[in-house]
Amino acid sequence: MIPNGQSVESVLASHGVKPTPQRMVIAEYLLNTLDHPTAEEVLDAVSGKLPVALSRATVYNTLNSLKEAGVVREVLAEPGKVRYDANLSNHHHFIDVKTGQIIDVPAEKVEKLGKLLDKKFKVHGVQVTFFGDLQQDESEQT
Amino acid sequence: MIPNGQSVESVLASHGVKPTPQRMVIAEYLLNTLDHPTAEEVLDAVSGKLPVALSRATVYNTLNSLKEAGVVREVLAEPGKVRYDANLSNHHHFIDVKTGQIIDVPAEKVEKLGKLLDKKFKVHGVQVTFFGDLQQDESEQT
DNA sequence: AAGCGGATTAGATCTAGTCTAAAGATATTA
DNA sequence: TAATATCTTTAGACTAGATCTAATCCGCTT
Repeated sequence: MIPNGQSVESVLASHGVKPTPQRMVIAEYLLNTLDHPTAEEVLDAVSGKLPVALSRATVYNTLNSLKEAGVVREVLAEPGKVRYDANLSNHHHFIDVKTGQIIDVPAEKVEKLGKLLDKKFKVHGVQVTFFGDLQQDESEQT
Repeated sequence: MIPNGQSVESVLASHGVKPTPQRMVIAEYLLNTLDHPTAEEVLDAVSGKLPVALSRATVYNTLNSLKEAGVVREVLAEPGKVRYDANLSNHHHFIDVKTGQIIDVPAEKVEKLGKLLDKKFKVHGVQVTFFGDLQQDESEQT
């Protein structure tokens, strides 16, 4: 999600991405959803928001540019497709591998993980993917 | 990896998978490597180990059967390809998303994760995917 | 040995993503 | 304004990983 009242254009600019119309509508969509859409979903969502046709190649080009600039991250939750996550808040993911469900988790919840897991590694950031049952525990809702 | 002196055949049998020759050579390969090979790598590795040709479809069929039976897990470390992990020891993964490197982590190292992360969820098993730098900390080697 | 059901096969097909070559846009310099 | 350079976008061809199809094969049971 986009922080405070920052404009999409300024987000792109601050990451060194030249703000073309195509990049603007794609970034705007990504920065204003809590979902983690695939490239195809991005294409569907932003098609028609420009006076000209939007090419599939442009969507992939833009997603790769945004990824390299650090505006979005790839999330691998299901085989055969890449999902995209706008990366402006500091958070991580739970992924239920049975369903592909992606759950956002604030970074501070996992900050002690490095010491718990293995002293051989420094943890700068972590994404957590469940492979077992991910069951909601009704008795301990926060 | 395969536990103690158990045979590949008995592993398949105990998981309810009928031990055909094709399944035997595929399972034997997976159970005796520490790598996390792709389907293509499995095909390359076991081709020629049978007197007959081994079809690509059979490799995919077998990997899916083994996955459903719980003998292997899928590991998503790089876009566009699925890796397979023989799942007979209780462990998890660190994945460096910059390089795709997969690092095995014994389960007991992450068993407290559920409480740390979020009380809403019971953690039955977890796979940990790094998205930041995964740097080896030389001063704290175990 | 006849019949049945699951396993295997080669190759066609599907799908996500990349590549290509041409056209379009923007900036710079003269 | 014209010339040029560079970067972006485009449609469609292409690639790679994986699935599907329909025929055949294999091991049982009767």
